[in-house]
Amino acid sequence: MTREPRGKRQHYTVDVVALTPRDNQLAVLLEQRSEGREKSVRWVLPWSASRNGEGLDDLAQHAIRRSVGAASIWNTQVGAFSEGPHPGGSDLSIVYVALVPMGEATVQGDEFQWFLLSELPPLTERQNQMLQESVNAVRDRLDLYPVAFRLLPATFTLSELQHMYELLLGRRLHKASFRRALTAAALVEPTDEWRSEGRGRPAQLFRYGPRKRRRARRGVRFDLLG
Amino acid sequence: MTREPRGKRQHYTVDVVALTPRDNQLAVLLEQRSEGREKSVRWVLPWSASRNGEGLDDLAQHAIRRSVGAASIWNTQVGAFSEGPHPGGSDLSIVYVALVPMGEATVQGDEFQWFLLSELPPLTERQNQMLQESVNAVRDRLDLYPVAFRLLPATFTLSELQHMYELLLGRRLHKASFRRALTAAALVEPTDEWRSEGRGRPAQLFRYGPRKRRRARRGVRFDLLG
DNA sequence: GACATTAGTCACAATATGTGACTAATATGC
DNA sequence: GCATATTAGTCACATATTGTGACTAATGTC
Repeated sequence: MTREPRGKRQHYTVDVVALTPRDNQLAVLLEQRSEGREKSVRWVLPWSASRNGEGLDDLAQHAIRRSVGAASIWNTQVGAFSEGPHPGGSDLSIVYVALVPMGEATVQGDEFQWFLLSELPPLTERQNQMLQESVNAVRDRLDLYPVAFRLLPATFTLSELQHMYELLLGRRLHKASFRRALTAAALVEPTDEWRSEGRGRPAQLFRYGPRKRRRARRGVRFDLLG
Repeated sequence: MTREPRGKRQHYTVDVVALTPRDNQLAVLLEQRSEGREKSVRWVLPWSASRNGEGLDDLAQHAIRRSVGAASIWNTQVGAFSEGPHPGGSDLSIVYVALVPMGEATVQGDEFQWFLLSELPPLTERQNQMLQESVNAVRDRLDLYPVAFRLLPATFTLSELQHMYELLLGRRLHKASFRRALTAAALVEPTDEWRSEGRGRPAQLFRYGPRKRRRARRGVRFDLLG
């Protein structure tokens, strides 16, 4: 449907890196495309070719809806990539990363499939770069944008939230510290629901609800500089 | 020189937002271009039109060398912008922000001029957006990339460094806290030079020299979430 | 009912940050 | 020379934040 006629030269494409948590790590959505005349199949990042007069955000929306299926998926631009070949032959890829909540990671047909980042099929150099930079972007923006909340369902337990942060940060967090910082920022509000997950004490469900945005004005952090 | 023939349709351009400190704020480099047949002149962000087989970073380098004059200017991609018209008629602008050290803000000819951000000439909507996002990007990445150091000469006093941070953050910092954090991170190394700037005690000159990169592993910060 | 398991909280220690006051070294004015 | 202004640099202490283990709570399993 978004496939362009072979003869027309493409200017650029909007490529989407859709991520979702799975098996305690991240998974990315890939699409199977036939190369040439059924010569071979390969997995590629879903993309939308540039069309006249359509903005980048709209093109990203198209690609997300076509591949993930859902409409209200949080996404943001990562950047533009020109190095290496693109499977669709585009000179330039504008990359958007989309965060698909846990449990909503459906598949829009046999040609789409989620792959754990640790079990990727071979990709072209540009695709690998785009994927890598998208994951980096998500991790770098972790405490600037609510990315962890976009990877969780609407309601979640605090343990689930902590596990998500641990997944994204790649390190363990201490329960008491985590919760103290969380309540200090007034970022989540409790619901009156509880979830009993097998054994152990039931956990209260929370939802993401930024109350007051009182941006902290602390000193400069030099310790993060690369 | 980088001007494209009128008949040829441009795919995309690489637009450069060159910033330098001036008068205790930031200034951006603009270029004066004649519209059509001398109909009018307008100030625009310098750009390079896409050429066959040239990567984005190379195009950014061209634009920087052509406008700022220096070659080793730190720069990074900000993103892609498609909304609103571009003075060169490009569908898509890939924006790079370049940081020009204080004192090296030369001009490459009469058509180039530095403008304080508070005294900008009228720009198109897309250009305003690109400029705004570039400044935001610089400020957001302040404690992830050494942007303050790229806006200073190779050697500088600690007071100058603090003033640069204050300029970028838009708020005052306490001297003792600032220096304590700085030495704790071992980010600068003293030279054996001192600068006597009129009255007052002479200040020791330092250079940026990241010794050990021991990334701090502190708790999660929820207080910055938007 | 003993035990394992997960949720949630607490108190204290360790560390980091905010702050004013201090000393040091220069220029200026008299 | 000498008092004073000005900027650099440091210190000590108060306050705030974070790290941590141990605690209580609520459930399921045996």
